[in-house]
Amino acid sequence: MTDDAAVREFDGIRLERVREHVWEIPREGEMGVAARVLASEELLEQIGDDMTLEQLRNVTHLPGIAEPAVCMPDGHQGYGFPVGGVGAVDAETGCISPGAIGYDVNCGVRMVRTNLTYDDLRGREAELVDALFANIPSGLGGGGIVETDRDTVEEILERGVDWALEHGYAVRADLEHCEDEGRRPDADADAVSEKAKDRGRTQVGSLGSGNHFLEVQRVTDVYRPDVAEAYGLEPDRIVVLIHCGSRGLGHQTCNDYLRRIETEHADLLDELPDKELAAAPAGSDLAEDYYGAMCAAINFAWVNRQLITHRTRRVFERVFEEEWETLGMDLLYDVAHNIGKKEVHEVDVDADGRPTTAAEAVGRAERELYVHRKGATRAFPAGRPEIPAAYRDVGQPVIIPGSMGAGSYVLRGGRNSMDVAFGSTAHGAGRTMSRTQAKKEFWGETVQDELRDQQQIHVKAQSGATVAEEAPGVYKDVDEVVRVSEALGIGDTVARTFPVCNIKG
DNA sequence: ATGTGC
Repeated sequence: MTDDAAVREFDGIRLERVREHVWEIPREGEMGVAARVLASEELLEQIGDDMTLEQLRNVTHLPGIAEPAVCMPDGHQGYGFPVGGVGAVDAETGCISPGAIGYDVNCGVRMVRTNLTYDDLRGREAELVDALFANIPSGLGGGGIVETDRDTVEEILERGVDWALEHGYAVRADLEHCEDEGRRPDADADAVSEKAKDRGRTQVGSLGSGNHFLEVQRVTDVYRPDVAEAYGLEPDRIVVLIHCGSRGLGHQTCNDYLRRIETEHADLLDELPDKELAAAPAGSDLAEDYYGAMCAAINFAWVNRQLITHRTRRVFERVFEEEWETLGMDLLYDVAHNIGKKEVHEVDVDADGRPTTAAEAVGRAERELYVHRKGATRAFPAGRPEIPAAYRDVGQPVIIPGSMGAGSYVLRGGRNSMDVAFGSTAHGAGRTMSRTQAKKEFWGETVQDELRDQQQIHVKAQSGATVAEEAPGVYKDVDEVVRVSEALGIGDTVARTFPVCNIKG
């Protein structure tokens, strides 16, 4: 029997079909382990179109990597490491790589629910989008909801959303509905450069630019009513999605450590197939410093999204003339999709108890790993202690934003996520063309007019160029990405939303 | 993503 669909090749990289939606680059040559792509045939064609597969293969060269390196269905090429990649690396004998987490540390999404229905909002979209745009800082450069000093930035870096709670920008329930309760205890503000802190000083509570946005949406579909009920979602309900990260502070931190790693660990760099994968060996001072600084930037991003939430509640109070508590504007969940974290996972191990390939393993054991998720979302299944108590029986909420002309999804962590993808699923639609190409194909104002006239979506942006760069047409089909997640059982669809108002840089 | 380069 021959099966033509069993093998695919892109630029000399061969993938074998393991089962539906699972493609493997078998270990060969210098690869430490095998790599896997989680995709339908259609999405695999898109993934094979740029450098993603080569980058994924390179990831398997990282010392201490556990099997397999994973590429999500929305994967595309990134700086050294695919956006949509998961690399789990032994935290004792392996390494940590800033490029495998991304420049925008703790880029992520949070969803705020409301008691409003679409009818409550119809006819007032322009008023709401103007009020949001006027009150929530966006675009490149400085200007945040609070302008603060160096010492306060340090407190934010160390304490995360706990700082926001103390200063009246959060309620306790906000912390409880955030990944890690909005605070990474491993944060080390001393490991963040003065330059990074200075950039952060004027950016606490700001959206930024690029694909970052705040979007008012309506729930259009509910697929798992029991889970949706636990999450407080019903058809026709209005929700708010906030997508942003750690701004210049996270970017500066990533850059600082990439430069230090290149000079202080040139030996490891020489062994890697791509300079952009630069990594600090586990246990080195630099690995510890980077982990502490990266965790601090994670906290900064959570405070950033919290302050935007606070201001959003104020705007809704003014527009709808009710208290935000009465409007039911509770945080549903906040989840990162660019993050590196020490987590314990069961992996194949050799006689010394270190991660190895399935073929060479003498057994399986729990190991502490640096799980690098870059454009990938934690998706822990029901029962895990890391999940907020209110959701523990149904699974962790996963939020997957689509483009501004398409739906977004709420999923819940699937029962297979731990076995298939180190407790992860996809993070979005994924680009299909460069920003430069997008600006040739689209004109911002035309995109805005069409969205408003054809789909009743009201978009307001600082820059027309940004709207062109983020036009719906430059993104993959988010429905297809989510379908693969569902089919693999790594993230199960709970509800779908559709845009009403969108503000962006 | 990003005071839109190293």
